[in-house]
Amino acid sequence: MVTEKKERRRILVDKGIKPTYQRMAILGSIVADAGHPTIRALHERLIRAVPTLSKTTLYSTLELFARKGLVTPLFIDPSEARFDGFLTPHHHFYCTSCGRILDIELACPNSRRGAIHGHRIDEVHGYFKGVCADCLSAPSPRLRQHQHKKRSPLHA
Amino acid sequence: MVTEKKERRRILVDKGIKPTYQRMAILGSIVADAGHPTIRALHERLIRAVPTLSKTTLYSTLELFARKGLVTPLFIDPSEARFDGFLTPHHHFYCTSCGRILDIELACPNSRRGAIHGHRIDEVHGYFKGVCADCLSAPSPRLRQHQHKKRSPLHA
DNA sequence: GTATATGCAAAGAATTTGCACTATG
DNA sequence: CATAGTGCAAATTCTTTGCATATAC
Repeated sequence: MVTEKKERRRILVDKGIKPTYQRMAILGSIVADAGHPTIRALHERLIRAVPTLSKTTLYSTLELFARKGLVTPLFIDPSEARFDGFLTPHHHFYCTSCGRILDIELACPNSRRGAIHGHRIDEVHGYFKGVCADCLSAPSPRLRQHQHKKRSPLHA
Repeated sequence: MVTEKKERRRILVDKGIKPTYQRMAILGSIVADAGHPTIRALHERLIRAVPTLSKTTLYSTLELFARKGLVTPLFIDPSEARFDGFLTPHHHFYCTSCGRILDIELACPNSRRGAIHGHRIDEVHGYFKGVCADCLSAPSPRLRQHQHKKRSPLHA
């Protein structure tokens, strides 16, 4: 957990969120994780510290955090939602081989627009899809690092 | 159906795809639809012409088309996959009010990159999320055009 | 004719909902 | 104490799979 307990409490209260034990733990876990964790991954990690934590609470809490602007849900990996706690605007790279999502810092002239053709813009999402450097240099598919369980054809 | 039957057959054969009755119909429907239809929408429309068409066939056919580069699956609307048959590079706008996905033509310096930091780039996806001009100008939420059935909190 | 495609039904998995219980202020 | 949060289990929905039938060449 990167963030201090007191600071996490302050962050939540500032946003008008009641700082429960679970929410403190979830906030700590998500800001500490640069890997864009899934609900499943967060749950697996957090039940060690909060054994009763349910996925229901994770869903409702992350939805609340997203509504308050503390996290951004990513739907890049189409098989499950991922959450980004790093709020500076940035792009992403999705590796179709290992399933990881990497942050990409990139100059993008379209990141600051407030409107286009009269449509109000609230969020800008940019991501690249391909094969990451690690997987490209892996000697054989069987030895690929970070191999992920892809569940489906469409969800390449 | 915009495309001629013979041309559709040629497109499929050129890609090494066996031109079945169903695939011809699906191809015709998707290139004719600029609205990024979902599997559900395609099915509802196509069973009028092909009453026996199953969703299983739609899934497998669209996955095949995607693999052959005839369509691009979009996972912008997180509740279901959408398909884009318009293959010139472009961005998208997702309206969180009505759920429509609009095409956005935009100069983007990052659309042509082949690699970043050693990662091989196969696809570039850019989209904006917000409220479209139609919904913004609608007098009241109840009267909003194109209202969509949003199924969930996270899937705002 | 033979390999491939289709379609039905059932399985699988992520997400949402109902409701009783619990913790926060 | 009263309100709001939590967690279990059941329900929902998109997507995938197994297998028997039908179609393309």
